[in-house]
Amino acid sequence: MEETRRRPNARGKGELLREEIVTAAVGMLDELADDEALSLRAVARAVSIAATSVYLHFPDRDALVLAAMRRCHEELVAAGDEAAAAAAGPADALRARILAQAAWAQEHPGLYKVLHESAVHRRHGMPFKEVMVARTVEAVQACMDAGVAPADDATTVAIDLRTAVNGMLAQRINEPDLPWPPAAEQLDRFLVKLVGLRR
Amino acid sequence: MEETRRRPNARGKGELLREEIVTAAVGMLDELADDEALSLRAVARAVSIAATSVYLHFPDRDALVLAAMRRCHEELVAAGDEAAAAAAGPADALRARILAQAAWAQEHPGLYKVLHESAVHRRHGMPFKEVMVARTVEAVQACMDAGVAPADDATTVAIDLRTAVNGMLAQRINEPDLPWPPAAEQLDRFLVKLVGLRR
DNA sequence: TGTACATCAGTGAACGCGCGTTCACTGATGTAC
DNA sequence: TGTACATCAGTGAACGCGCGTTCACTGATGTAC
Repeated sequence: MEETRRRPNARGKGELLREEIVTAAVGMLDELADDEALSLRAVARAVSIAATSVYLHFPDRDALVLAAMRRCHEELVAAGDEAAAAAAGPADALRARILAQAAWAQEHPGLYKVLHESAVHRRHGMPFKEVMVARTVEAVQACMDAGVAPADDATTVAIDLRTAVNGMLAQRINEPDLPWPPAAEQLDRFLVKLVGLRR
Repeated sequence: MEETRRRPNARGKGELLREEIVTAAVGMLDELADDEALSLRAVARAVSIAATSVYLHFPDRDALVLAAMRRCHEELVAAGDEAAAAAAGPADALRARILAQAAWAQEHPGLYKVLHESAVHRRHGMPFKEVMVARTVEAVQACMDAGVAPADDATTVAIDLRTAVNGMLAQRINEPDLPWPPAAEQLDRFLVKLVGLRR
């Protein structure tokens, strides 16, 4: 047990603590899989600071949770972007993007739940999540433009695809005991049947 | 505010209170949309009994939540069965069953969330939910047997369908602000594209 | 160079609250003799 | 028919706990004069 008083960060470096707090909150949210279960005091204990110090950086508990979710969303988008950039052609890019998201979700099931199912989301919304939706629509549109998917309304197709993929990821997390087929195979069926990709 | 002591149920009718408690819990869970947020004391207040009286019927809080979920599951299965029974032919029966579940989910979004996403589920599992899964597999198999859907592994197809449908219902609840297409249309696309029904 | 002072980063005690659960109890009703 | 007693349905006080948030404070460091 640390009992020493924290050595304050240097002047102008107060933001370092903010990042430490967010990092701790992200880790705990992944384990808890429920934003309501995260207590500000528990986060403070994890970082070895006084509970009140959290208020130096966040106006209240919800703001802390939202900051953690914002970071998760950025990671998720970045993982998708990287995977897509490394792919050869738009069909592969779409598939790679979604597989990257699926891998992230399977590594961080608790965070995925908080990001998509949490009560904080209900109370405040998470407008920053629009970026991820937009990326999927663009990727589907690119497939249609390149002729590897039949021309259609890209937004509708993207929504159907995201719906199925989200269902696939969420259900694997929420019902781990059902006999799930391999994620990549299920995704490929969705890409063929819902988007019309040929593979 | 009721301040009078509750008039005890007649001898042998203690179970009546149990049903009242479950009913209150179901109603509150629908509003809370989160099993962790339901407090045993709040349920007791809603029924106008002492908090301790809940222990006459349930060993602990989790048992109460599970009893509430069991009742919801029964309702959901019954709604599907009734709709299917009124349908003409297996394709219509499958569609009607799922539309009935979708209607139930849209009427009781909070309960749907607790049923599928809750922490209680994580802690104890809800084995009674197998019934609903089995019903979907049977309905898909019936379509294949009647030749209205191409023969395939009914379990795999049913899992894909449930995945997509669950994603559709969950996302509508969790992201109400996205521009969702009408549920019946989206479902019909899934039935055509994933199960192979012709309509 | 010295010193008063502002600023920054962080603390500790205290608040009032609702929670799950335990315990010993109450009071009406049915039953054995 | 009367009465002692068991049983059933439900109560009320108390426990210890962790929570979010507030408030006035501390102590080091940089800056103006």
